[in-house]
Amino acid sequence: MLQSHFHSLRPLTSAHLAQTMTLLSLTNEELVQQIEAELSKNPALELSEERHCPNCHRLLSGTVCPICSQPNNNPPEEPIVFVSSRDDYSYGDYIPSEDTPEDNYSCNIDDLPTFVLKQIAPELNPHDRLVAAYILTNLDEDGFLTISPLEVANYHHISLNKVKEILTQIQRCEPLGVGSSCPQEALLAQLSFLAETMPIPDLARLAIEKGMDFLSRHQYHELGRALGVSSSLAKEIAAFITDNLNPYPARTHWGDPHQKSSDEGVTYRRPDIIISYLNDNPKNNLVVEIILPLRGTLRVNPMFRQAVHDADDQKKSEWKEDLDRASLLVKCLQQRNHTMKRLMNQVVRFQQDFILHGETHLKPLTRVELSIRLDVHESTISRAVSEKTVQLPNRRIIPLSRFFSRNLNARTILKNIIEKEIQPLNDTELMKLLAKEGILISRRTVAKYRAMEGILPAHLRHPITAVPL
DNA sequence: CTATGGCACGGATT
DNA sequence: AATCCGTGCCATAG
Repeated sequence: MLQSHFHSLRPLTSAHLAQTMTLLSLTNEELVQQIEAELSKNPALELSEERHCPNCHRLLSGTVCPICSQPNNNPPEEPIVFVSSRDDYSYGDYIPSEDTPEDNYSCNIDDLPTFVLKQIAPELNPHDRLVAAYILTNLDEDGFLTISPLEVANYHHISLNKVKEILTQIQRCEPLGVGSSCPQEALLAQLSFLAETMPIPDLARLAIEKGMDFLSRHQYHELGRALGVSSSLAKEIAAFITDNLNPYPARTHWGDPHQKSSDEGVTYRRPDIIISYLNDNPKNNLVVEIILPLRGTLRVNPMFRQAVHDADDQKKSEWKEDLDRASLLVKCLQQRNHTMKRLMNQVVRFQQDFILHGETHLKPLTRVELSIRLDVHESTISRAVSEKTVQLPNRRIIPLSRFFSRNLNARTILKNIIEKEIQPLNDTELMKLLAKEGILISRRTVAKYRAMEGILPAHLRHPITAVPL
């Protein structure tokens, strides 16, 4: 089936392959940039007029709306996977800011206030929206609140509690923790949200509350002392925090992917893929939208093609190049979409429990396995997966790579065993129990998993649940 | 002496 | 080719 795609226009060239590959590995922002660049300098390329589904107002990238056209005849377990142009509708009706002169194609980028507002607007009544909007316009570039909640309350003549209530809702939006007043508050907000879907090491919260200074300065020894644990354990906690939380909610959000400077382990972006329930009803099938942030359809301008055909020889060769580049790009884009669709179809089906029920239901999956099932080269999968983010039905945004994991299930089973334990089991005993569950790992590895989960060693575990000074 | 964590090596994964 | 992960060996703490 792939073949037919290729032969429809021109033979497979190395350029073709190369470009398909690079397109696959691009995130949406990068992709849009590329396309914009090409659109502006290549007259053969055009963006067709945008079309909406008359039914649900969804922007169409194809000719029919994938949702409305087949809501019922799909088997319930089948996810609906399609390429979507835009993700506006999923935020319900929000207050559009007056000055959005949005041009035709670059549309996946909002400023921070708008971005957040879109998320919470549906849950707020009109008046609260105004308050939220006011709050959001007073964020600094890191996503922190530059004014005090009291000022907000006074300004809008509402109670302080009400403001705090709204603030809490804002903090639960992506980027998680936005609207906090300081890094510490942001981390705590993220942590409590995270705690709803996955188990959190007890010490993490404490580390943030008491050892914030040490944390930010990477002083693990001091941190350990403050928490009453060894410095290596403190390091593990710190690692957990930097892996899963981001002290500066909005930082690197819109900037280029130059992550990994110091603290900011995670970069939040708008998702490349959105998974949601059909009509937001958890009983329905899952809808997987592969976001392609173009309004309208990218295609080779038929007029231009005709013009080339009619032109004299000189111009013909001149334009021919543009034409080739345009059709190459279009075709590679189709290829990219096609691959992503197949990929996500498999992933969602395989990891459905994880998507629906959270962390503990994640099944082990390697890229290689998937590459076999999809009959593509493993590097294709790697490229497609890397650097991409997915939004789950519960609004969390996670890297696509999270769906692939070799050992996470072993770690969760380990956690379960430890939670059920009557008296502290040492690592060797844990190893044997895991072996009974079919997980054959060495004693040393058990210790590592334990550390990764922030679980104390056996002799420190059970007796003390309270916190040492 | 026992239970753990550090370090470093090799094989698997990307 | 680069990186991640599981393991074995050894030092150390209790």
